[in-house]
Amino acid sequence: MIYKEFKGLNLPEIESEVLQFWEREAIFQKSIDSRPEDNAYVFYEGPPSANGLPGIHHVVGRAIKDIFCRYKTLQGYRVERKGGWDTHGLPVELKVEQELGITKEDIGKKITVEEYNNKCRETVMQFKSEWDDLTRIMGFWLDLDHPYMTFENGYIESVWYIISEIYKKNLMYKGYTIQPYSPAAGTGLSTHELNQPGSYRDVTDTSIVACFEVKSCCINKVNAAFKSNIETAHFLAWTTTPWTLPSNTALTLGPKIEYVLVTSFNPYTKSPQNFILAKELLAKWFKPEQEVSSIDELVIDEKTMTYCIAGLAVGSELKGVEYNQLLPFEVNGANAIEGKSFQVITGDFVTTTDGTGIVHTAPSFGADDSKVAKENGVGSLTMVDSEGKFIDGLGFLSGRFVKDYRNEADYKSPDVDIAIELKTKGLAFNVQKYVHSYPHCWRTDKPVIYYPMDSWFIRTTAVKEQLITNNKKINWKPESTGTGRFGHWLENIQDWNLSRSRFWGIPLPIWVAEEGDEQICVSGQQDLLNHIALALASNLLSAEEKAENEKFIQAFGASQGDLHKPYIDRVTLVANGIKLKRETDVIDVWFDSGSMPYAQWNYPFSNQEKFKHAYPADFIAEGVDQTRGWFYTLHTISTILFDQPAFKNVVSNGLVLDKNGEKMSKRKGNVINPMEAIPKHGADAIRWYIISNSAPWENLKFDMNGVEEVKRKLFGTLYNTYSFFSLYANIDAFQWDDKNTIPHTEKPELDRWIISKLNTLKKDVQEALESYEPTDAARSIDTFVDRNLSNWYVRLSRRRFWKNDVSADKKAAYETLYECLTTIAQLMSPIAPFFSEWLYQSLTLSIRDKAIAENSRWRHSSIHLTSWGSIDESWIDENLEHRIERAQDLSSMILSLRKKEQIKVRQPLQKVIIPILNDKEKDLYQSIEDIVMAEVNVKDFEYVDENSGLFVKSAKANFKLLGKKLGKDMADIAKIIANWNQEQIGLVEKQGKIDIISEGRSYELLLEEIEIATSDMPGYLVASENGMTLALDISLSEDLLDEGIARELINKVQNYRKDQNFNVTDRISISYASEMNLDRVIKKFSNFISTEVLANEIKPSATMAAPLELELNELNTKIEIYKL
RNA sequence: AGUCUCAUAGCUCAGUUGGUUAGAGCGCUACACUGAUAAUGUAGAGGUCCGCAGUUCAAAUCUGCGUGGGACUACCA
Repeated sequence: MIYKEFKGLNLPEIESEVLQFWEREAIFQKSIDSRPEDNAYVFYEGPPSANGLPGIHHVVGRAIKDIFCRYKTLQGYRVERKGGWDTHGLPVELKVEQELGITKEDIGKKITVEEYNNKCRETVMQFKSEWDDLTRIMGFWLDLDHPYMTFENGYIESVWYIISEIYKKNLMYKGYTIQPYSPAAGTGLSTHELNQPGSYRDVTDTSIVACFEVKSCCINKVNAAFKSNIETAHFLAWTTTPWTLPSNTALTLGPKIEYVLVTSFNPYTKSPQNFILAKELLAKWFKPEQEVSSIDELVIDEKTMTYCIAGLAVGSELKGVEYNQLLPFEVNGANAIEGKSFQVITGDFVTTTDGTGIVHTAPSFGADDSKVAKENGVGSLTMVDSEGKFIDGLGFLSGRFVKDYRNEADYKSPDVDIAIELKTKGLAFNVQKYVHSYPHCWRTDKPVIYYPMDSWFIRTTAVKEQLITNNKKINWKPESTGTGRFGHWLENIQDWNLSRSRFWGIPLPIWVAEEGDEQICVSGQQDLLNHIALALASNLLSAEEKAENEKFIQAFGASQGDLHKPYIDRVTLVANGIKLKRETDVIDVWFDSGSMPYAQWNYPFSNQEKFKHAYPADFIAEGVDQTRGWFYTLHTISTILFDQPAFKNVVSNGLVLDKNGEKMSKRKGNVINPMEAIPKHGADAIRWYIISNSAPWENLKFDMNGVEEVKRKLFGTLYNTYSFFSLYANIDAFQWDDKNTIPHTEKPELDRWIISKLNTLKKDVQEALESYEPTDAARSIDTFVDRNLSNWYVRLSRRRFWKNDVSADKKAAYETLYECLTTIAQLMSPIAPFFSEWLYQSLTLSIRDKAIAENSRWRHSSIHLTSWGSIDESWIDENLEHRIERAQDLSSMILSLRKKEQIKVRQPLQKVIIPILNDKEKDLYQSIEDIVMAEVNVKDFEYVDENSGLFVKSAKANFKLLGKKLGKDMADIAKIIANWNQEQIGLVEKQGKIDIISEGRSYELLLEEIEIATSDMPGYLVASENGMTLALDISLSEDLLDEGIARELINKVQNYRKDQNFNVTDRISISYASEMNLDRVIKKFSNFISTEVLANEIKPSATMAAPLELELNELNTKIEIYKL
């Protein structure tokens, strides 16, 4: 047997065999080695973190990566795919904290940093083997044996090198700023971390409108501004973060905003008060219908609280007014503040869209607050510590967490107590629950606060223009992610906060003097050791410092060095005679992954040559959530270092949802585990489904039914086609012989047609993949396999394979089908690497040795080692494709008529009558009549022209052409044309033009502006579609009926052969019970029947042992069949 | 709250520069075909192309407003 025959399609089984084959033969490695080094297609693997299990969405991203890497390999590029692991950062640290049951404060106390980091190092690779398994079974080719690890010294020193380069460019600075800070995680966050999807969430907070009482010494100033005469006044300021009120040091007013002085009552204490707030927001807090014109009319009871306006002023007039501190405690008095305090300042950022138009200002907890306070010389109070709790000396607030950072069972928000306190003191005007969206830490899920911190920044704002310019060089898929989401982000770029006050990360390579400006930024491992040697030589170090430095060097001497904390912190350096200590922070983990183009090769310390061929990347692909993550850090670092993009093409894929469009979550139980789904359904079916269902950047509604459909429709059909081929090719011992093939031009038209379609398909697939549109590629293949190959070419060619002789026609059929199957295998191989390999092997394994000897196209041991080659345009015949399309349409119309009349296809019909308008149409129909006749079992095509008077024409305006010419009269004239009778249509055809008048305007219409088609043949059974019309002659002569019976008989015999499991080539003998009608049929068609069913004889018999009772149309008979 | 994006059959999706019967596959119903048979064909049912307004001779397609989903942006106190 030349071609293996199979019992059924079992994708998972095929896949595990192919996997073994790949591994045994090292096909992946060969696919790289066989391509020249100087023809690289560079791919970067975005490193996953192995401290969690992979999900189905990882399969999506990785399928996309794999497709283009495989495709480019086929095109002859060398595509190295180094795997990598992201090992540092908050996710790992928090997991370890959780496992050990400790908090950040315990690190260095209950557990040493050394032990802690060791634990992190273990934990981070916890699920590595699961990840490797997934990579393997989904068929993602990635070098898992030599991955880059971000925690290795070689990686770290490359990152140091990058930082030192940035440092040298004077793009790094240390700043004391208000930053997003996660008390739960104990670290500051960068803006791009804050911008991770899901960070902003709706929360319900206690909002307070607090009353800040004007100091009595300033009441005159207020009266002057408002031209009023009152004795006390309160500024109303709204806040959604009452916990910042003890840290209030100022109130900010808009300098140009109009404010009103309102006389009314405190709603809680009911005592009279005068309030100041923005005029525009008056109606938000006071009901306009309760306004009265004079103080005398003021009343307050359960339902009403009237008010009157005592004056108007603009913000700038109130600047400098001092007020009594709202919540004074022992530690937050004016003496604790450096600078001015408790007075009104003005700022342009104040708006009147919300609140009261007066901003409570706590400079420590807001970026705007801090800025405006600094400008006005106002000092700050930081009444909350780094764990997120109030410091001591704040009375009832002391020691309490501002938010529930510890998941305490009986946690009570201090916001509520502050509200109660203010209410009782008559300092609250309004207290209510308020729903707003608020940023949360991406890892702890706890609310972020803004907090003053010391941090190292990269001055990305300084390279904004380069970032934007370089972004325009990148091909984004989809484009809107690049221009929109990423582009807008770059337009509003902030400096990148690198510092993280954590432990498990790449240490900042910066040493600073305790006093003074001396600094060293270390640029690598050797550079560090050199600096240490210099320090040791300086004689400035204490004995202890000296010992630590020596210990550090010794560890590296013994190849046991570690650049992590805590060891690195024990190193003391010296510059210009001054001792330097390391900045204790570690680096934002996103910087790690953004450094991978360089650090994966330990550039520049090794692999300088290699790096030249490995940067920048031609292609990367990750989830859209990486836009401001990995995509951003890659881009930024690359732009700063080399002023060019780190990647040329990027595909960002969307989210994976469940089949109802809901997010997958463990809680809902709608999570699909790839490690279960792949062995069950097959990686290829899942990959194909993912790619063909919707464009990668659309959200994918993952439905297993869709996977099953793909399995049946594409893989099932292809499998059947292969089974068909192998069945007959084995019988005829067909083998492809490169040196002896039927020339293309000598093949039958049907063969040339499918070859043309095949090359068109290849062209389409190539174009789709070149433009990073894998979905179009997959869909093109789907259509070809189903509609063209299986349901047209194979169906119409079947008889050619059944013939007994070995003719040129049969050979052409084999060669054509072989060509189609092998080409399909290659075209689909990037998307379905397993099945395509199976198909290729099944078809070519038997001729491999010969092919190797002859160096022919089938010599490659794997489909993934073959060469894509160029497309032979000369094999694409658009005219032929068009004609066959018409034939398909015609067949479908005739079959539909048969259906309508309940006439089986087995029953031959005499003729199809086709009206034709011109010779061109006739030529077209004649060229396809044979195919159509065979397909629909009709004996003849008859053409009738208009002189026959048999058919009716219809006319329709060509809207595209006439629209511009006719304008408003278009609709009117279209109606006139549609109503033309046969004579009018004939007249137009004869004259080639016609004059028409509409609404008094006359137009000359040309023949080509009117579409004339045949539409009906009165008295006939007619179908009409796409301007084609045909009539079917359904009258049945005796000959036709007899042939129908003969075909019916053939069908029954064939079914019997099959039921009895006869071999396709077995010869038989048929006996039948003689009867007049049957005798006639058999006499007429015995040759035909014999050939069809491989009968040596068909004879009448009076005695039958076990006859088969048959009903052939109207005819009842008995037959007997023997295998010879 | 603002910006972007999407909305077409029960489901998943096509739908060219605006052009006159809005398509495919799945699912459902019925009937066929079958030396590929756990495949296939034909037909039927199924549409307010999210709504409203506008531009235009002509709108699923262009514009505006609105509704709904998604993503993004935002310390707006």
